[in-house]
Order: sequence, then structure tokens, then C-alpha cells
Amino acid sequence: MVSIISVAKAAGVSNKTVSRVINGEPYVTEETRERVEKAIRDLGYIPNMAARLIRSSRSNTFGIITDYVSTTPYSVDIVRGIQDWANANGKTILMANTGGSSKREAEIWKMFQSHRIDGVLYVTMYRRTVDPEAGDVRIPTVMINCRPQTNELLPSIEPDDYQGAQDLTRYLLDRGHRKIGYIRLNPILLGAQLRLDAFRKTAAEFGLAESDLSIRLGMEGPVGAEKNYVFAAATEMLQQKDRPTAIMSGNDEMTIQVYIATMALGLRIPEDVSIVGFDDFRTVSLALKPELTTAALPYYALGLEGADLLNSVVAGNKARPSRRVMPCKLVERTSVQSV
Amino acid sequence: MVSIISVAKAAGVSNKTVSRVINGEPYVTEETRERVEKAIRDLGYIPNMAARLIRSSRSNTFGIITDYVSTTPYSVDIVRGIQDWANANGKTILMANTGGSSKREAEIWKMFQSHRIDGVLYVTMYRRTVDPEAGDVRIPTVMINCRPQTNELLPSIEPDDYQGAQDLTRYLLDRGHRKIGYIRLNPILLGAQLRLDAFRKTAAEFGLAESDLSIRLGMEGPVGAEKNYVFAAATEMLQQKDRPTAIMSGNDEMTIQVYIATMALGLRIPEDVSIVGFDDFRTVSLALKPELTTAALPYYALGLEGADLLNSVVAGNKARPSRRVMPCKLVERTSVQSV
DNA sequence: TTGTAAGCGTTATCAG
DNA sequence: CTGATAACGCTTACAA
Repeated sequence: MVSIISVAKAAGVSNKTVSRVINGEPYVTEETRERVEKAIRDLGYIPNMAARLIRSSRSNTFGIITDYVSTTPYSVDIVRGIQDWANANGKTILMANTGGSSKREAEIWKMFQSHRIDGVLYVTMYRRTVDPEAGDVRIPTVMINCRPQTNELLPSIEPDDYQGAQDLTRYLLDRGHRKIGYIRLNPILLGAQLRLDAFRKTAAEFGLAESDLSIRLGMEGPVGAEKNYVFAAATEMLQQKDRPTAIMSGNDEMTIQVYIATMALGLRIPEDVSIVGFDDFRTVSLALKPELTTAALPYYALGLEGADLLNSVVAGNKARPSRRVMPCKLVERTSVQSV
Repeated sequence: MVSIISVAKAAGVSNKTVSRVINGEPYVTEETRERVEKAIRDLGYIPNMAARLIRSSRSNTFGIITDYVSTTPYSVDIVRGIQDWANANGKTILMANTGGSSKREAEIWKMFQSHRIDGVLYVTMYRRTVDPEAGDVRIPTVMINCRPQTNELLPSIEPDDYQGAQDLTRYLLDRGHRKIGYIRLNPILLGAQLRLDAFRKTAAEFGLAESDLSIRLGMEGPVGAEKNYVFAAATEMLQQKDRPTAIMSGNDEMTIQVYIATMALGLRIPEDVSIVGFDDFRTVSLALKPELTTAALPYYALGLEGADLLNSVVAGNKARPSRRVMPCKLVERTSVQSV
């Protein structure tokens, strides 16, 4: 492998001068710089990060720890956001997946440390509280889409589930709906309670009584092996004599079943029943006909912001074990009609 | 940071002896070994990979290059497969995403080289042919879910789209269907032609005429901005006087629209129309009611095998710029009925 | 503006 | 079985 020394030799300068050129340091004649750059090009020299790290002990590398990436496909956007940030800022990303095993998580932390990473982005694919095994370690960490269970106060970034559900509920209310159904998300997810609260409170603010609301549990049980009541719940809900004119469902994925249940009952969307989802999981929200009005979860932004926050923590801007929240954006399509 | 030397000092041995213990080399007394291990534990010593690499020039790191991870959510399973392999074999994963930009791809290759990675897994999220910018570089590379456009003959691993579609078609044929519809995948995807061919040939083998087949284009155009004809195509197909008794669709995502179109026409699934998908994208295939019979794409296996293949290439087992293919597995659920 | 020398944490070599 | 010592490719400190 061609090293800094071969370049120095080829350019007829010292290794330090080459180092200066590589790192864009000042105090190099334009002429020398060019000569060195030519040598670099000619020899196809590429700096060795490992050697650099060993001296400067700043790896410019972030680690990402995820849990069940695969089970919630849309949230890969978080990772994409992180990668894009890293790419734009010259950082490298090391990635590992716990698969839910805390033994593995411990190994990962160790592996990260052996690479002397600058910081960790702890990403969960469902919004929930977790307890990173960081434990004894003092690596700067930012949590994305989750928050620490203990009071350790790591900074975290989460989507604003409350605001998203509030917007959606208002949207329905503004269009005259006064009987509204809600299919609840799995209660073990952090977002579930927030979304439900927002739904209830917003409806109340508009003067709806609890009896105007049909609230049903859509799913429950451990992630990846949950019990699914959505279809049955939606069917039952729509068979009430005083059936809702609009249904809001915990997420877009569940909405598929709401659509099918509605249609199986011979009801039309949105003429007979308006429907909104949550997440803007486009594989679903755009595939449904009519296309689904929903609230977009800011996954990409979560990743981008998370990386940026971690960076500032690493840079020493301590002082802020903050919990930041990113807004959800209502995406209006055609599954809702005014009554 | 605690280094090998502090450990050596604490254990009262030389640094080389510590190194021997860390790397599980022979010729160390059990007693010495224990003393060293204790020192390691006491001091919380963690080996510095960068320092190790600089001497041994084997980074034990693989790079993953992906294109549009986010647009095809299910294929994150490929990455999970790779990660699991890496985890089980003590390798580290560096990950980067081109976002489709070849300028960025070039940067990524450079970045990977600066980390002296042992090999690259080139993963595309849709099966298609690509031309990795590897170019001048001689890093061992394995392509997953795609194949080299040029004849450069990099080893590749792909799903067996043909066999998957064949199985699905036979499944329908075996159950007595003799009028079958097919909604085609976007033709720019490698799998599209293979699946269609398999459908046609298998139907022909069973003695069906071309006129027994209703074949419609479901999508076309650039990935991420395709035009979508699925709903219209399915509706039209089912309104023919001699309508198919079964529909096969390019993938599960498209199947959502097929379901909705079918139901909107007042037809029941599977009593009036049987439906099969492709991919086993579970977010969809399990959410549909009745649950969808489909062919599971071996994404996880692709990742696992790809990493393993790369490893053997790196280890020097040249000789095989092979193109390996992994089978799709038919997943039987309840969307098909015999006629 | 440039060069020299030391040192980072490992592993490799070779002598003991 | 164990230990000095060199070497890896780079940055840092300091000197020129």
C-alpha cells in the first residue's frame, strides 16, 4: 500500500509536508502543494484512517445501534437521515443490530469502543422507552425514536405523536365529522398513548362527548408477535346502528384492514366513511385507493437531527440532555370527505 | 485510554505476552494467561482496532454500499442478514448509501479504502443490473440482489424470481384455474421479465393458450417516481365478460390495489377471485384479509450468503466469479381457492 | 514555509 | 514459554 512516505519521496518533500497538504493546513506554497497533489494522484495514495486515528484519537466515526430494523421497514429512513448527515460532514458510520438481545448489545458497545468511535446513535424502530446498556461506558450517546428508561438523561429525539394525532383529529372535526372511530395502536408502543390522548382531548375540545367516539384496540402483545384485532374491530365498529362517519387508525398498516373491512360491508370510501391513517408509510398510503390522508412521521429528519445533535455533544457542547421533538406533517390525500 | 502496555505492567509481563493472550495464541502458561486476563478485566482494557490494523493490514471490516434503501423497505432484511453474519464472525460493518448519485458512490469507495476494508457488499434494493464504480479499484466485491452490467464478472447473489413465479403459477394451475390474470411489475426491474416469463411458460406447459391469460402492465417509469396503473388494470381485467378466476400480481404492494379493485366490484376473495402476490412483504401480506398467498423473497438469506461468499473471496478462494441464485419460498395463506 | 524526530497501540521478528 | 525491539502510517511538537 502506498503511504505518506512514498508520496513525500515522489514529490521530493518531507512526510510532514504531505500531511499538511492532505489536511489542508496553511503554510504550504501553492507550488509545493501542487507537486504533492500530483504525486498523490499519480500514486493513487489514499490516507490510512487507522494510522491517523492512532495519533489523533478522534475517529470521526459514529456508531448506530438498532434493535429490530427489519420488522418496521419504514423506519430505515432514520438510518438514511443519519447516513446523509454523515456523508455531508465527513463522518463514517459503523452499524450494528442487537436483534433484541442484550448480550449482543453488550458486545456491540465493546466493538464500538474498540473502534474508538466518537459517539453512538441509539435507534429503536418503534417509539418506546429503553435502557441502553451503555452502563459503565461514557461514550456520548443520543437516542432516536426512543427515550431512556432510567433518569440518566441522555439527549433524545422523538416524533411529536401528540401533535400529529391532534392535527389529524382536527382535520376530521373541521370537515364536520361528529361520530369518529379510533383503532388503537399496540399499547406497548410509546406513541400509542400519546396519539390516543390527542384524539380524545381534541374531540373533547370540539365539544364531542365520549359517546361520540368509538375506540377499539387494534393490536396488542409483543412486537413481532402481536395479536391483530383490526379487521374485526373495524367491522364491528361500522356495524353499529350509529356508526362513525370517519375512522382514524393507529397507523397506515392497520388502515389496510380498515379499508378492506369497510369495503366488505359495501360501504364506500370516502363517500360513506372517511378514513385517516398515521405514519405516511408510502408503500401503503399511496397504494390504497382512494389514497390515504395521514400524518407523516419525520423519520428522515429524526436521523438528520440526531446525528447533528450527537455531533455537537461530541464537540463538547454538553449542558443539554434535552428531549427534542420533531413535528409530524399532515399529508392530505383523498380518503376524507366533508359531511 | 488504557493500552496494552498498562496491562502488561499491571500483570507484570511484557506487551507481547498480553498480545498473545488477547489473540488466543498458544505458548502461554495457563497461570500467566489468567494473570493477564485479570489485569485486562481490572483495567477495563479494550483493544484498539486502529492500532491493530496498522500493523496487520487486515481490517476485518466489510463495507456495504446501498442505493435507495428507503424506497423499498422490506429489503432491509438483506442488511440484517449481513449484520448477523458479521456479528457471528467478528467482522465490522461500514455502511454507506449512494442515494443514486455516482459522485457519491465514488466518494464512498474512497472512504472505504481509507478504512482499508477487506471487501465490499454491493447491495441494490431492487433487483437490476448495475455497474459499480469500483473501476480501478481491486477490492473484493460481491453483488447482492443485482448483477454487474459489464462482463467484469464479480460474483453475485440473486433471488430466483423465475422459480418463485413458476411455483406460484403452478399453485394456481394445480387448483384448477384456467383463466389467469397477471399484473406486471415495472419492466425496469430485473425480476419483472423473469417472473413474467415463468408465468407464461408455466401456463403454456399446462396447456393454456395465450388467450387464457390477461396480462397488464401495473407500473412503469423510474424507481421512486413510477406511474401506477394497477388499480385501473385490475378493474378492467375483472370487468371482462370472461374474467380470470385468479390474479397474480407483480408484488405484494401492488396486490393491495388488486384487492381493493376486486372488492369495489363486489367480488369476493377468494370465492370469486383468487389472488396471489410476490415478495411476502409481511406488512402487507399479513394485513390483507384474507391473508395473502405469496412467494417469499429470500432477502435475509441473500445477506447471509453474500457476506459468507465475500469472506471466502477475501480469504483468497478466488476462482469463482459465480452467479448464485437463492430460491423463493411459496407461503400458503388463504387468498386462493380451488375452482 | 519546511523538515526532523518522537510517539500513538499494536503485531512481527527473533533472541533468550 | 517469554521478552526486547523494530515496524506500521500517521500527527504533533519543535526546530530550522
